[in-house]
Amino acid sequence: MKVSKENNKIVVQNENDFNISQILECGQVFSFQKVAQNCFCVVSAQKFATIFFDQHTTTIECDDVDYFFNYFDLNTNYKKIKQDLQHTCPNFAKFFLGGEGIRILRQDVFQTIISFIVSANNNISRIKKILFAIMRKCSQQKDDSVLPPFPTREQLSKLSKQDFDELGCGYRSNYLVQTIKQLGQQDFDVEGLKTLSTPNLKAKLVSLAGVGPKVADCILLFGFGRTDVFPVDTWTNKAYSLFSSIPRSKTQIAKFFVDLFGANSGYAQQYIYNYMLSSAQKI
DNA sequence: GGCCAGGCCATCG
DNA sequence: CGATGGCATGGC
Repeated sequence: MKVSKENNKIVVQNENDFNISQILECGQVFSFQKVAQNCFCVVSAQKFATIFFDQHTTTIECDDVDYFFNYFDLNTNYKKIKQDLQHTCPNFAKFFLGGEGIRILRQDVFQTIISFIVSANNNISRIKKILFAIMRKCSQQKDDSVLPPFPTREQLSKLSKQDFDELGCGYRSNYLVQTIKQLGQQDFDVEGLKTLSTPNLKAKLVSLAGVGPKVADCILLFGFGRTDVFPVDTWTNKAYSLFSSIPRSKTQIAKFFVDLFGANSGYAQQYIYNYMLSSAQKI
């Protein structure tokens, strides 16, 4: 894979380790839109990228090249990760089917927290719908042709439980109001949290309303770039039976996978999740 | 129309 | 502790 940085764009010559459709549509991010057959728009916090692609080349147009270079995890060698995964687990190759070009996005922490609180016991198309409703509600502009930015904590702190209800959040409305308040307290400075160990950071995250062990793992992985976690949802829960016949709880399954894949757990999880979801779609 | 979704939380043993 | 039921809403 060849990557080049220019003034206002990043150009990726795809080999097998970068497929923009797979990256965006594998359920790790919800604030994006496919605006044409060969074009996506992505919103990360208050930054935007427009991505054009064909079979061989992906062009990421944006104002902040360094930000999106990191966002798309372009410093990480996915060829080596995939080799390591197959070394750990000799029959891992099947999990790459239809998702070989997936990468783990390094997303904005606040946006990731809000997004995955909304994701709980919810389906992907409705998660996207709710998040865009929240984004539009905060952005004033009624022009649907322009993507709204993701609101800041201060903007969201002005919304009430009723507002979130009207946007379709259901019983997550209370969680959102509470967590947005909690994130305003001094002891929840996101920058300071980045120095914590993964277990200590997870303990902090679980203290937020609407954040349990699974949502916390998603925030750790997609927001804080901690790859030594393995979020267990309904799909990866089912996938466990492909690895062991010993009955285990969800917590124990997460530990089983982290013991198996170590620092590559987060990557392994995303390939497995994508495989389970897409193969269920086919049947 | 019924089952399910990137689960969490309060409650109970 | 671990297990269980309730929960808003809409996609399919």
